[in-house]
Amino acid sequence: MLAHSIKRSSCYSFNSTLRTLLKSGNLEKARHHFVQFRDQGFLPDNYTIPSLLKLLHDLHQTLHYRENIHSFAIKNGHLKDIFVTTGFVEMYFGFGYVASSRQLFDETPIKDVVLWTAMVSGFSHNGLGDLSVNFFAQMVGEGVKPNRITLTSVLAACSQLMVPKLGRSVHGFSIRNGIFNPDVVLETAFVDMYAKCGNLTYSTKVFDRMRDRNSVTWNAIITGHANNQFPEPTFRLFREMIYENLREPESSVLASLLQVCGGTSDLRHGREIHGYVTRSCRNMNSDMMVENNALIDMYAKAGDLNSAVLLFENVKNKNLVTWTTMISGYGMHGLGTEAVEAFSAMKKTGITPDGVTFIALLSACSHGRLVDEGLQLYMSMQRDYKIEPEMKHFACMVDIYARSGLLDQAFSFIKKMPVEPSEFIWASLLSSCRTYKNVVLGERATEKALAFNQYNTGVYILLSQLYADSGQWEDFSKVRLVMKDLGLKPTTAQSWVEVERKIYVFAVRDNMNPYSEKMYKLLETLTETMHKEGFVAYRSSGCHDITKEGKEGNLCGHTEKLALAFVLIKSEGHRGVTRIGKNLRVCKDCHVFFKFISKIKDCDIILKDPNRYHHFKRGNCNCCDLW
DNA sequence: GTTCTTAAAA
Repeated sequence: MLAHSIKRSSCYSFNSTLRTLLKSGNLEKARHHFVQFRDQGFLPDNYTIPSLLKLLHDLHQTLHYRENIHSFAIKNGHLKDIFVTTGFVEMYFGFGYVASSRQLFDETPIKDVVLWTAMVSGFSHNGLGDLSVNFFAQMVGEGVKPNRITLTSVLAACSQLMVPKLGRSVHGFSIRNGIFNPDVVLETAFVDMYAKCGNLTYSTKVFDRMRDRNSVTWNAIITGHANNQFPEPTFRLFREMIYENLREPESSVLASLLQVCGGTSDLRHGREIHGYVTRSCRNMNSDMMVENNALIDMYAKAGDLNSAVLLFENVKNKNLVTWTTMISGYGMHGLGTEAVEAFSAMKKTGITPDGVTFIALLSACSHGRLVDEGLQLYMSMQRDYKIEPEMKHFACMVDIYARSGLLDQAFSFIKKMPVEPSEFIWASLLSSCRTYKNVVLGERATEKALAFNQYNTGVYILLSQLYADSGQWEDFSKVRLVMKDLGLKPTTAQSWVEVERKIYVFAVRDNMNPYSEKMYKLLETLTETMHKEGFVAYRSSGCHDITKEGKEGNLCGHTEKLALAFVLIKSEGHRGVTRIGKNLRVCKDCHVFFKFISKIKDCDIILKDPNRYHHFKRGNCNCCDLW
């Protein structure tokens, strides 16, 4: 009797110490504490088990080890305690064993809010937003009143499913039931949900009304604006954040911002953030891993590969993401060899590549036309690293063959794939068919791609360009007619360039610019000189002939030429690198023109299109005229 | 005496 009560009280104090250690994140001490407890012959009770599961989770212990505890709990009747059950439900969700969690839930006769909430949150964490929402509805139907944590969890599912209506009704529910007492986490979840569903108005409304905001809140509103393509408010919010909080933004906030800079090629803001990162005292207490990786990615995506490489070389602790980012950076700038070399260097440091690394590598090989290397790497990935290829790897392989003109090999690779090829794969094959004017295969690829999505504008455009390039004008017109019938319009071409800290955007037949007249005149003179010097324009090129059809049918608009002319006028005599961006693929005619300008003006031009970067230098482009 | 919560770089 006495011994029993001593054991109980020791168990009690052990449990509370373990909880304290876990809360403060003192993992090693917690582990040591548990080992001592076990070695003294104590057995975990129903209060111990939830904490123990949390400890094992934080220590990344294997599932097997935790299953032993499950058997122990069953044997000792601990599963009668709903706290214990909830712990195991969570554990199985964490390993993706949704069915096990569900079974445990079903076997529990009396369910409380917390167990229900664990289900709602577990489903959404496993990408099963619909089940999460269903369980939420079922719970309310059974008269269990959700708490603020339940609501937060179901909101994650709403964002996942992109159902703002449901999110809104949850919002209403929370207000009606008074669950909205200032709670940063719940409010943040609303900000995030509305932003993810594309409703920035509501998102901002909730955000503005909040009394307390933490870094997650700021990150949610900033990423929300960033992902919805609103760069200006994104940066305004960033400045506000620094001002209001009077403290350092977290790495993730900076990473989101840099992602925006990379996506919009906004080098100016990107450099500003780089400056901020360098000046701030964050370097003292963090390894800057996330910041550095995001910066390297930003520089590469914004077209300044030199700065990306410079930073990369200066980073001392490179992790897998650092290397993969650099490899992908080389790839998008057409430097396949450099990408492969970086990969070898990475292996030498003892870092093991993962599936993402190989996507970056293979895509670098396709843009650098390294067919053999690509194939070698693809085989090595499976043989040496036991990485199962996924759709993205297959797509890269098809592209490696197709981009190099080995269309038949690309096609037979597709036929041998163990899974059904995606829409994207067929569209990319079609794109290469256009480059190499292979009408037969191009038509086949079109058919396959359209079977996925009849309204894929890009596919129709590519097919029409293929016909135009092959001189099949009747077929060209047919495609255009089909597009018209389906109500599909080609994307309007747009180019942009930054001059003297301002970004100028050029649309088709842009006459709004005060320099318009000068620009068109300059283009005329330069084109004349170009022809005299023997630079051949692609007269048969699709976009050139289409231009004759008038404004609506204009696919290219040569907006990149307008941007270039603008730069030439504004920065006469200046010999820097010019960076121009375009929302559509560069047309062949403009490509020749850019090569010519880089030669006669002896300047470097970097042109970004949705596929890759073109580096024009001394009359050449590093894409070797295939892209 | 305890269990369930938001954002996040390739």
